[in-house]
Amino acid sequence: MGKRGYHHGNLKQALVDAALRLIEAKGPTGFTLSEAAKNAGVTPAAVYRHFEGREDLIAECARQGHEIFADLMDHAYNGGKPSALAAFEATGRAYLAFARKFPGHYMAMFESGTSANATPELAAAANKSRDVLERAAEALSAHIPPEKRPPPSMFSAHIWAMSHGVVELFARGRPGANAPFPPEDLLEAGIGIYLRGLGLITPDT
Amino acid sequence: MGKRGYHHGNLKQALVDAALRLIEAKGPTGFTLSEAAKNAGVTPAAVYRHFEGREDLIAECARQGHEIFADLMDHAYNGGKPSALAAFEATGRAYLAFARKFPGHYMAMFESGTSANATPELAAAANKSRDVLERAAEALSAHIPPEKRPPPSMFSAHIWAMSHGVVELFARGRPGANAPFPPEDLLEAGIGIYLRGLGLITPDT
DNA sequence: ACGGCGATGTTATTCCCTATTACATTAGGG
DNA sequence: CCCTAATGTAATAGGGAATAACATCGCCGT
Repeated sequence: MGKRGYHHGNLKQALVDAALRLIEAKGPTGFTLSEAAKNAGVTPAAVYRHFEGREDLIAECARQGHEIFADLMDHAYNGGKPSALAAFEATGRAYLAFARKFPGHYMAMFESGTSANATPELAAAANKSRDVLERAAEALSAHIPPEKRPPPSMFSAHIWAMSHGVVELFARGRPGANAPFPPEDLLEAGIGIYLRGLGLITPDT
Repeated sequence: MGKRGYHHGNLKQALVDAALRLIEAKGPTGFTLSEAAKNAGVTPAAVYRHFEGREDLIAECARQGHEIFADLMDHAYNGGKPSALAAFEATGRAYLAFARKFPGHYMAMFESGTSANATPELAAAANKSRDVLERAAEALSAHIPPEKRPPPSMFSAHIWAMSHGVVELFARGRPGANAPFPPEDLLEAGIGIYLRGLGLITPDT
């Protein structure tokens, strides 16, 4: 299934896949275009037939990540079934599951240092995944007592921020030492407390 | 006040300062050791008399950032005066203020791709700043109704995660487009909702 | 004073990465 | 069947990281 001759046949995606493996293994900074090309079995110059350069290759990785991301979150949301709250919490868990299952994509999306506006395609994909979360927040928003209801976009921003913060700080080896709690538990508890603050969870416990 | 001759006099800190300016201007990936050396008025090789290499220079920038960070947060906490809650909220605001006022340091600390364990000194400084936040959480923890009181380290982790998430996603140009809200407002509202979920803020509004 | 030693900075070099240009090969449509 | 556009290669320029050998200077003891 390697290259059958002079032409590779599907080099563009092969380069993306190689880049994702390298990013996952050595971080977005350690990743080099040359090594990705070598892993795909071509010379570095061949990359420029499919991408404008290193940044553009990373941007494509990020774009594909956003597509997967949006799909996963949308599937987890499941149209708001069985309840707006349950669907929302499933969406939150899907966030972390994505970061765990697609670390290369996640790093390309959020840790590569490339702007989300690097390419129009990337910007569109990023908007898509943001909208999924925002729609989920909007649906849940109807259940919030009006006097403590923030705008849905702020609501979803809070959830996204906490999710991203948990991933960055505690789902890798970033701060002082290691995570004091499993990131999944940390995030679930945090979102639970936040939702209680919105009056969405009754103080039953 | 430049170098007075063959010897610079204070090259190590001059290199750190140059690196911080460059990181702020072009991001941690765009930063190069050579350019920092040039900005400091020396040749690239001189850097290796003071740092083991590029990574080590960034680590020192991050370390100094953590020192400033811990001091700022500790000052904002102000020993828990006038109240545990007010002091805690001031600490949260100090987080964002630090990110705004010392972007180069913040990027070196959290966006450079270097591990917090790159050097022992960096790890120690990172622990220091983490402990400040954790102590503030611990003091506030006493005011939380016991049945909904999480461990203080989880409590502080939530606040840190949301703060960091807001900085990364909304205090720069990262996701879809631009921030829908001023990051300060976004974070303050988010922390407010979270603290309400903990029963620390009465539902007066 | 002064001689030497350790610290600090430079020059020269090697290796690798990005990016560009000119050239080679191949697939597929008229 | 060939001709052209797409795709890959070779060669090269430019720059950064890192190292080694060399140069200069501050400082110490005497």
